[in-house]
Amino acid sequence: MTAPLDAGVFDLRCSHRMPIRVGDKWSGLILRCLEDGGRRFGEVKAALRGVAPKVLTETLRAMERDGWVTRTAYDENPPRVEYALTELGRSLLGPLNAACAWAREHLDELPHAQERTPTA
Amino acid sequence: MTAPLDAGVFDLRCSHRMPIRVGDKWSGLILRCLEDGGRRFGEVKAALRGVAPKVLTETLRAMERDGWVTRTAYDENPPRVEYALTELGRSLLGPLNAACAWAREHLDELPHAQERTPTA
DNA sequence: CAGTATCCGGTTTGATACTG
DNA sequence: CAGTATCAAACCGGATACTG
Repeated sequence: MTAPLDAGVFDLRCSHRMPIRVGDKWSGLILRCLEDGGRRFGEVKAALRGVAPKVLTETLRAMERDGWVTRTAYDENPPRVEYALTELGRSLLGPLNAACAWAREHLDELPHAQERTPTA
Repeated sequence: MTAPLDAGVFDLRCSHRMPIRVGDKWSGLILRCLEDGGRRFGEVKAALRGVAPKVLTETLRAMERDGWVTRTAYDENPPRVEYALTELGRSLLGPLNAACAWAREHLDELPHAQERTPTA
C-alpha cells in the first residue's frame, strides 16, 4: 500500500491554479492523486477537499470510460473500491507535467493569477 | 502580412478534440490562430467557425488581461484591430504542443473520443 | 464506505440584432 | 470592420440527505 495522500499535496507538487487543465475541473487533480498507486474513493475525496461525492463519481466514471483509470470493487463489508491509473492514464502525466512546469515558471507573470478558475 | 488562415487549419495541426485544454473553450484555438503572426478580429472569428462575436471578444480580452496577447487598434475606417501573441503567450505553445502530441499519439485509444467536449 | 437521489444556482456559451 | 446589447439556454458543479 502506498503512503497516505498528504492533504497539502497539490501545494507541493505544482501550483494549484493553472491556465491549462485536463478535461474538467477535477480530472487533472485526480491524475495526481493516483500517480503513486491505487487509491480508494474516500482517499481521493479527502485529497480533493470540497468535491461533492456526486461530482467525484461522475468524474471518475468519465475517466474510466475514457480508459484513464480502472475501478476495482472488492466484495467486502464495509465496501472497498480502488481506483488506479491505466497505462493510458499514466501517459497523460507527460503533458500534464509540461503544463505544470510552465505554470511554475510563469505563474508570477500572470497579472490575474489569483482570479483564474481552479485547475490542475 | 502572414498567409491567410486555412479554414481547415485545426484538422491539419492536431486533432480538434483533446482531453487537455487551455483555460476556456476557445483560448487554445486562438493561440493556434496567432502562432504565425498577428491576426485581425475577423480572421480569428472566421477560423473559429461558429464562435459568437461576444464570446470571442470576451475571450480575447481575458487573454489580454493575462498578458498572452496584445491588442492593437488602428484608427482607420473601416476599423482594423490586430491581435498578436506576447512572449508569454508564445511560451504557452510549448505545453500546448505537448498536449497535441499526446492527442495525436493516443486519440485512437480513447473509446469515446467523439463525444468529448470540444477543446484545443 | 462508497456511493445515489434530488434539487439548485451560477457561470459559460450562444443566437441575434444593432452601431460607430 | 469590429465590436456591443440583449436575451436565452445549456452545462457544469455543488449542497444535502439518504442507502446497501
